[in-house]
Amino acid sequence: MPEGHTLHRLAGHLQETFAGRAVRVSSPQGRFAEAATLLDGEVLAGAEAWGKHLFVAFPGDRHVHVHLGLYGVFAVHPAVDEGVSLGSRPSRASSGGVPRKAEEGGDAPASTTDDNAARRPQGGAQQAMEPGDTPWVPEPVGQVRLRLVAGGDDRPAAYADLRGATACELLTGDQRDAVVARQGPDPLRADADPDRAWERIRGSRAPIGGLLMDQTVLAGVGNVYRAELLFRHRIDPQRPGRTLRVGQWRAMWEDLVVLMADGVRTGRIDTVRPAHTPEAMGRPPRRDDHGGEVYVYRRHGQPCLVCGASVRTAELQQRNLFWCPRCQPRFRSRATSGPLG
DNA sequence: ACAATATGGAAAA
DNA sequence: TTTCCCTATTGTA
Repeated sequence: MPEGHTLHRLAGHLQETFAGRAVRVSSPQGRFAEAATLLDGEVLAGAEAWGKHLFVAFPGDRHVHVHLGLYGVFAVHPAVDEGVSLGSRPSRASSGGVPRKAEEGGDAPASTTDDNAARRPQGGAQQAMEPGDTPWVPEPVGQVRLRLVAGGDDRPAAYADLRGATACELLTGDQRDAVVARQGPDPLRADADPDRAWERIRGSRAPIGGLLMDQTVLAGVGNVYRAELLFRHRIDPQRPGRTLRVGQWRAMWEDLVVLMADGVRTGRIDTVRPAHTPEAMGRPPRRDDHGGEVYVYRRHGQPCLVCGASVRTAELQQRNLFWCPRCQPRFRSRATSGPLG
């Protein structure tokens, strides 16, 4: 779920769905209740992502700062309005789920239950909402930290539920800026400066596998992009940052810009080249939560898609690291290798 | 019923 | 470096 692409995708959805609209703000779970009261009824000014951080702006220099952490989900759903039946279903697994279009909803597996159907007010046709009405939304399921609801205007009614977030707090602009200031360059932002990351990498003895996940070095990369990027560039995760060449870094950055933008577009992390797709190789597609096709992430013990060697895993800084020992051979610096290499 | 797991990060020690 | 916090889902007893 949450690497940088998830947050940028989510920011886009929130922006499209709620920006410029008065929103009801609540905290069914209670942990954001005080701040929710202060924001309830205000016009949501906009939503923006910086690395893995999300900021939802409200008038008066107030910003809701959200960090999803490992398993947070902020799902956007259509609500009931103006007699338009909810042909689409609230997307379940997809974090930051898009309100699906009708035709996509029709393709949904039969097992997908429409929670709204059972709870929707009786009577087939919905009444048109009057300005100022609050749209009908389902009872919160589970621990909903923050709920946004919009409706009663000329746009489709919608709601969004935040669960499991590491951070959900109300900040001033200065506080927001402080969070932004400690982020490294974000490949998903046009104004990002990759040289800032390079200065950190080139001066560090730390393993590149760790540096890529350090949000003050590079913002938005998580465990999946880390592993996949290193594989695609055939770099040993343990290799010290200072031993990389600038050309390698530039290539990695360019790659990240493309890969992560794809992730924003599709909502999943796909990193395999055309030659290694399931179709091209005649292998079954990956079927798990993440959905995307990857080379090494969580493929330990399975054959490398490129060379057939067994993908390895190890723990690096409390996170699972995955790599192919043959495609990403151990780096040996001149200083430590023997006289004959 | 429990335990383990997960794409993260900050605070405490 | 260790501890702690979030929650839902999946696997084991």
